[in-house]
Amino acid sequence: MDVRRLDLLRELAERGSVHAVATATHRTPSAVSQQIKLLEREAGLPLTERSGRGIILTDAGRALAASAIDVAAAIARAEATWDEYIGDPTGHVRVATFPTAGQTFVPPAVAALSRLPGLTVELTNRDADMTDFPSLTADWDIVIAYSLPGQRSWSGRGLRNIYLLSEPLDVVLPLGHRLAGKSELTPEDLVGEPWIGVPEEFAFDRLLHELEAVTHSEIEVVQRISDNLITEALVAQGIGVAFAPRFTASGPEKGIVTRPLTGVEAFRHVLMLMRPDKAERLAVRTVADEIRRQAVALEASHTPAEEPPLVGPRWV
Amino acid sequence: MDVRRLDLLRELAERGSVHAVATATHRTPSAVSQQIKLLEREAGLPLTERSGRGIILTDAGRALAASAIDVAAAIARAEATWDEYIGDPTGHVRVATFPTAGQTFVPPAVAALSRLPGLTVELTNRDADMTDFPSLTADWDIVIAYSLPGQRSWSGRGLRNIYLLSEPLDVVLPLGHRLAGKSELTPEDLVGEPWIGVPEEFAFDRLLHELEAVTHSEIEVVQRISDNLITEALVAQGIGVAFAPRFTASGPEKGIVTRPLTGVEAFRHVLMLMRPDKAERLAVRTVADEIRRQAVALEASHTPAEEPPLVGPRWV
DNA sequence: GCCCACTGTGTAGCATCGCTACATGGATGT
DNA sequence: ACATCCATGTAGCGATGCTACACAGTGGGC
Repeated sequence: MDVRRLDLLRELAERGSVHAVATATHRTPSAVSQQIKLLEREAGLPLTERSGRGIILTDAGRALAASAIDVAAAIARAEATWDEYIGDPTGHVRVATFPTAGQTFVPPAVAALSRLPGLTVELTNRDADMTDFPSLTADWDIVIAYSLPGQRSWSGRGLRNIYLLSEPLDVVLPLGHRLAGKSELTPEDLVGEPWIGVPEEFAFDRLLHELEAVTHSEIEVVQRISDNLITEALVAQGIGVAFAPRFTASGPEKGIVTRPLTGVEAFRHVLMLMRPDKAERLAVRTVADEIRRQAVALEASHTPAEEPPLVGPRWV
Repeated sequence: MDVRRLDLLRELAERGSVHAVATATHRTPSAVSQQIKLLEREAGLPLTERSGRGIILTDAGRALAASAIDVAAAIARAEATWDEYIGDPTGHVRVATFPTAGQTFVPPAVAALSRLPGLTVELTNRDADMTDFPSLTADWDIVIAYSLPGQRSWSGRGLRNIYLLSEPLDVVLPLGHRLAGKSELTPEDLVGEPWIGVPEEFAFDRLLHELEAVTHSEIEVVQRISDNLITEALVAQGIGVAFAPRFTASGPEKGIVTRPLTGVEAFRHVLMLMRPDKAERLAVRTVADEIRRQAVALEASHTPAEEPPLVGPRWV
């Protein structure tokens, strides 16, 4: 069975249509269809079946696509070994990030990497809701994602994921707020306050539900905003309080203060998601290592000095 | 880098000449040479250099060939997964064996496997000296090899090896010999006896050297014979004593008796050697599993009943 | 129910690839 | 000096992977 046809089958499993695979691999749908037909002949079993306007994989097709992942990873690993041998981590690496990472540890990583000749990093920013991160790995070599405690950690779908850091989510208050004098808040402190929330499909929303559960009271969400700066501006105007990631929240210069919250697990994990074969590319590993180094440094700079920086990945 | 060209480079690393690779892969030397040239262009470094009438691999060539092994193994693993999925272990498996294995556990394995439609086993017999076993793996999917204690166990050269059994090497005496009344012998018992030995490059020869070291006396080797049956015939005529593998030695009907020897490590390990990628093929695994099953059964039938048969491979 | 859009597939044709046949050159053995 | 062996380059050919295009089936909108 031809390795390139196996790759096309794997893309078909991931992307769902011949048309999408053709676009992603710079071919025409006819070429993809012919190659899948050839693979079916080599395999001796149907790998796809018609379904509405499109096709879906049969059980056999999914099984074969699953085994093709290891092949692709082994080839990438061999190429990475070769690139290491010749001392050449060149290549183009595409990184998708969300705002906090995009404002904090990613820029210094990109700056450091720009000194390596031949290695280029292409960034895009996303503020996807939780279900989108894994899908981004089809087109992005590294996807910087986050998850909240109690959520599944994207370990399914055969993706490699590498823990980066944990970032607390603080409560943002306007200057002069009655709670601004406290050094940290409890859920009971917040009963009765109006909230600037997030769209319901965002993960932060469940934190508000946890507050409701802990305090046995209902929270009033007066606005639902996805942009952090708009949220901060609304809080500064006294329209409500909000959650904000600790590492990027603004300060008194913007009319707000932030306070840590006890009593609920108000933090998120930040991690990188990658397809296993892409993870093996030397260029991708080089970028991932630098991103992790900068994330460890960022987390260290926000914690007591006696706490040693993290070393090595924590697989989740 | 094209997987098929990587395979050719790996064969070149193993077989040493373009001509040999061409023969083994059913191509002309010109085709192999052209494909290696293309691979050099893809890699961006010379992979070979002229050496006399032939070529040798550069350091870069060897490094790339080494990393190609994992690719080949991953592809074979994926194909094996697929063959398992469709319930089809068919294929042609070539097995090289030496006489003891060829007379004992291999025939029942081949008999059992002959019931599987589509799976064929081709045997050859070898009585190679010790340095030849690994080279056989280029052309034979499974090589049944042996090694004596204190020797390296073929774990180099990136080959998969699977322990089968340990076979004692007994002393063969003519009927009526003065030592035939003893149930087991010590090295001291054998001082002064003439020996039917083996060619010096055979591993058994070092057992005689161990006897000399233990007894502080010199052994007289009156004949050097590689064929066990000739050796037994000579012993029966009283020309000397000899070592013989326990599981195939003849008995009193041929004019000889065998006795175990204490005081030296008179046994050999029997194992299977395979190239890692060939080891992953489902057909090869099926044959290897059956051979191992029969070897375990053989060893069990020659040991006290209370000792349970071995389960699972012991990687050496 | 009809029309349009979307998706997948089959066919013809073409550029590229992988190979063989053959010629050539260099090294080694006699 | 000549024969043999091995590797490589070139010309040519069959096979391969692809595109352009036509066609068919399905689903959505009106």
